[in-house]
Amino acid sequence: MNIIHGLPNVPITKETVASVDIEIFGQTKGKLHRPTGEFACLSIGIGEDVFVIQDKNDLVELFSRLAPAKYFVLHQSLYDIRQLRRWIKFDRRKVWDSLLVDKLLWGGYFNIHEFSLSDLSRRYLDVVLEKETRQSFEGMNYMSEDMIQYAAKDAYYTLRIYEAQQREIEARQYDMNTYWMIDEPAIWATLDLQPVKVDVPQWLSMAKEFERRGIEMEREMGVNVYSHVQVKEYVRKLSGVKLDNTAAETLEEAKTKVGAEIIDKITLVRMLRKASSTYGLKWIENNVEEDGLVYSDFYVVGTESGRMSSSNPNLQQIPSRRIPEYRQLFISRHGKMLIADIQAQEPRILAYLSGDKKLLEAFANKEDVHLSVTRAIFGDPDIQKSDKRREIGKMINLATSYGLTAQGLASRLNIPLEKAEEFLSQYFSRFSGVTAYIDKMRSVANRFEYVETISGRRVWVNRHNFQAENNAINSPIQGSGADMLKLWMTEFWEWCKNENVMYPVTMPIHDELVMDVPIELSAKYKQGITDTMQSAAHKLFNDMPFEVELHQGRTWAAKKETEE
DNA sequence: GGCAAGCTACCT
DNA sequence: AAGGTAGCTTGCC
Repeated sequence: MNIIHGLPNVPITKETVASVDIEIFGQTKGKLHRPTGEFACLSIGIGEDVFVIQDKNDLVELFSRLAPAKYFVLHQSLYDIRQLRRWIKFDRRKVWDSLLVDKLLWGGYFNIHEFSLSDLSRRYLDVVLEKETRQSFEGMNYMSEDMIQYAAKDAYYTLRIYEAQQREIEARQYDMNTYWMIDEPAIWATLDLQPVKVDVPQWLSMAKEFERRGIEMEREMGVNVYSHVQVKEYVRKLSGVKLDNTAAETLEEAKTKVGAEIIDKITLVRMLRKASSTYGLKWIENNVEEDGLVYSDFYVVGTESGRMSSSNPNLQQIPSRRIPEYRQLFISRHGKMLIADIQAQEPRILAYLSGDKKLLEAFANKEDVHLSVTRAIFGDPDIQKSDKRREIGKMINLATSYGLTAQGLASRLNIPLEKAEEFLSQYFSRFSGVTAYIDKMRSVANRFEYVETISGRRVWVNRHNFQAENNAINSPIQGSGADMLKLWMTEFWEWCKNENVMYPVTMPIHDELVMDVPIELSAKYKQGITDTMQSAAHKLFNDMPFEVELHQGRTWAAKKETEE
């Protein structure tokens, strides 16, 4: 490694691959999505050279010199690009994000949290990157010789990791379609996600009320409902029933023996505590910036199947079903919240991947697939949408992609095992294509140790893991859904650029895009979001029909409102 | 007191 | 029963 101070003085051609790594003084921990701190240096690795730039005024000249390069290699590029955008215009260019590439190569093989630069250095290069020097950037305002060494090393090893990944791709014959079609473009759409606004005063008063009720009830009961030790003791004392654990499901099952009143009370107080601890004052303090805006960290590849994830705060887990109140406090700042979700996305993907004739037919006829499955199971074509039995069909549709068993179904539907077995045998005889798909995925995983999503993302399946069979069935479905959402998001981002309108997406949530749009542009956005979903669906699933469901209203809860 | 594991709860 | 993130309690050093 040759460390050279200042701008690169080597020729940059369209074959050049340059690694880029930024270092920042005093970056606030846990807020990596909000670029703060002072510019420390930028290291650029080219071949064996590492150029270290300590003057941010050189950045414009630097990137103009680097412009012809083939790839910019960055590890977790979202971070560096967000920082760079504080000082220079940094538009879309070809980024080789060694973090995203590695998750593509090794999704399901390594723990999803073990893809840091030091993890990759250890795995590919047998090099241990020391952490101490990096931490020293926090309290510093000048570059010591050690720190320059450290910064240069990061860029140097990032480039070596790129080379190692190239060798891996070659040796294992990876098709990089997923990366260039899905993940890399999604970087740019993710960078431009908008903050979402919450109603802070209302939130605080609501959380306070939840807290008050929770404390009052807990005091009355004389038990800490978050302590499984105390809850077990409490239940035993009042009813004599000994519980193995105190999970909601277990409590629900024990209801007849213990008594509904006792169980309901525990469940309610737990909900109140959840509402006030996870989503109370601290949530606001930790996550809300001025004007009530929330900036979450969204990760382009957050799961082994390729789904995105969100943290600080996790906007993909804001209560919806049991505590709907919080979504009402995610409010529009431009006019209207517009929520677009893909109807029955995973069942459609299952239909496509399995080629099951009956399922495909149901979708082609625009049937309600949960109802169709219900009718098939009960052998009764007259069952209507309002019929309670539809829940069973819905459950089976969902469970199919998770690798359902009769036991699982019986416990979730609270029905006898024989009944569940009967439903499943009806289902599998009627939808024989699905049966064949399940068998095929199990044998593919067993033979190759990986399965693939529709775009070609490989998801490794460990034969020795007890979940192996279910992963084999689920990963292609869940992962193809993720492919589709990211492609949709990116196509919509491009559409907005072409139409010269603001990119209004605030939250990508697995099968749903939540937008905050000006009222006068609402119709235009609706058209754009629908068209781009159709385009993304067509690119991945040919003529398989998909449909967007649109909701709009003052708040994120518009999904549950009837407002037009 | 600090840290990791266990448990529970929230989402699609 | 698939994939996540987060907070509190418990157990151990």
